[in-house]
Amino acid sequence: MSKTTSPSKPQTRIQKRNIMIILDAALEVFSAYGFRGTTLDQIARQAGLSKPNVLYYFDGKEAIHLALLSQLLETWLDPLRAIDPQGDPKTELMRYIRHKLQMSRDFPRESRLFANEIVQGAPRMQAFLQGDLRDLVDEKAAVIQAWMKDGKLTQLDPFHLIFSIWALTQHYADFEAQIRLVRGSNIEQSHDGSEDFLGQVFQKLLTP
Amino acid sequence: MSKTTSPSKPQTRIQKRNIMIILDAALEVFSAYGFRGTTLDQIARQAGLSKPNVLYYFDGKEAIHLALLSQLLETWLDPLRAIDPQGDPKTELMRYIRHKLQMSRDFPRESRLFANEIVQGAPRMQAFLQGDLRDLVDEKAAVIQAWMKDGKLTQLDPFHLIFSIWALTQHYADFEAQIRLVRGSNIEQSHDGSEDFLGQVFQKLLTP
DNA sequence: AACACGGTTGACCATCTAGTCAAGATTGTT
DNA sequence: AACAATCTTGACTAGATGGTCAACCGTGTT
Repeated sequence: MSKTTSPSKPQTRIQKRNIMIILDAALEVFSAYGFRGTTLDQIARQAGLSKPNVLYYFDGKEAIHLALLSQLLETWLDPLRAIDPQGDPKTELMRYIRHKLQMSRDFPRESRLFANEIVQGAPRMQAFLQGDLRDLVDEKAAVIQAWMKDGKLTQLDPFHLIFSIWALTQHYADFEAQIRLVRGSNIEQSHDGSEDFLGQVFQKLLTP
Repeated sequence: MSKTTSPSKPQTRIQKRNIMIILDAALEVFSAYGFRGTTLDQIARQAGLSKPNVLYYFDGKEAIHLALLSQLLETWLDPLRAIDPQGDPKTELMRYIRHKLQMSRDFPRESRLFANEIVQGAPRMQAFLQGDLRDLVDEKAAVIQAWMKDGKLTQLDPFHLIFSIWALTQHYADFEAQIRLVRGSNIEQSHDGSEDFLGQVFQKLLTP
C-alpha cells in the first residue's frame, strides 16, 4: 500500500515537514546523480534522517522519484499553457521565453532532474510526453502557425521553434557545469547575459 | 598497471577487435544509462563477451568509461577548431552549425554520453572543459567578436552565440526521446526539418 | 499518570555489482 | 607435434544497496 498517495487521513505537521525535507533532499541528489546513481543512504544523509525513517514516509526509492517527477510535471506545462492565442504574438512568445529562462535559473535542479530522465530515454515519462505534453504542443504549435499565416511572425516550423526555445532556455540549467567551467565560474553573469542574448535572438528571429 | 595505455606491445587482431567491440557496447550502455546506471554485466552482455573477458581488456568500469571519453574528446573539438578566421564569417559559422548538427545525427550516442556527464556536473571532464575547450572557445569567440566589429555579423555576445549553437544542435540528439514522443515517432523527419530550421534561424540571426 | 498513536532507529537480510583467480581453451610459431 | 603466449571463463569474494522488522521513543489526549 502506498503511503503518500492515500490522503484520506490528513497529514500531521511532522509528516508535512519530513516529506518536504525528503523531497528536497531527493531532488538535490537525483538531479545531480540520476536515478540509478542515487542511493537511499545519500538521500537520507542529505535529509538528515535515517534510512528507515525515509522509508517510513515513502514506499521506496522509486516512489520518491515518482513523487518528485509528478510534482514537477504538474507545473512544467504552465508557461506553455499560458500562451494566449488572443494576445500579441511576439509579446506572448517573448514572455514564454523569459518565463522558461527564469525557471531554468530559479529551478535548475528540477530542470536537471528532467534532463537526466530525457537523456536516458524518458523511461518514466513516456505517458506524460506523448499525452499531456504532446496535446499541448500540438495546440500551441497551431496557434503559432496561425500567427505566422497572418504575417505577424516570421514563417518558421512552429514545432522546431518550440524545441529551440526549450533547447536554449534549459541549456543554461542543464549544461551549467559546462558553461561554468568554460567561462571561469561566474554563473550569475552568464545567466544575466543569457536574458539579453535570448531577447536579441528571438526579437530578430520572430520579426518578419 | 593499465592494459590499454601501454602500447609498447602492438595489439593483436583479437585485441583490436575485442577492444572495439567492448568500446562500442560500452558506448551503447553508458550513453543510455549513465556511468553509475551501467553495470559491467550489461556491457559484457551487449558485447557478447563474459565479464572476466571484458576485464581482461580493461582495468575496470572506470577505465572503459575513460577510454570512451578520451576518444570522444579528441574529435569533439574538431568542428570548432575548423572555423577559419580568414574565411567568410557567415559561411564559416553556417558550416560549423551544419557540422555540429551532422554529428548530432550521426553520433547521438556520443552526444548523449557527453550530455550525461555534463548534466551530472562533468566530474570526469573538468580538466578538458577548463583546459582545451576553454582555450579554444576563447580563441574562436575572439575571432567572432572581430567579425562582428567589422560589421560582417550581427552584434551579439560571441560566447552566448557559441552556447546557443551547442544547445540547438545537441538538443536533437540529447533530447531525442522527448522529440520522438512529442512528435509521434519519425525522428528522421525531425532531423531533416532541423537542418532547414537552423539554417533559417542562423541566416536571419547572423545577417546584420 | 496512562494510554494510543505517530515517529524513529539499530541490526539485519537478500540481492546486486565490481573485481579476482586459477584452470582450461585457442592461437600462432617453430 | 609441441610449446608458449594469448585468450576465455566458471566460481568466487567483498562491499554496496534497497528494503525489513521488532523494539523503542515522543507527543498529545483523557
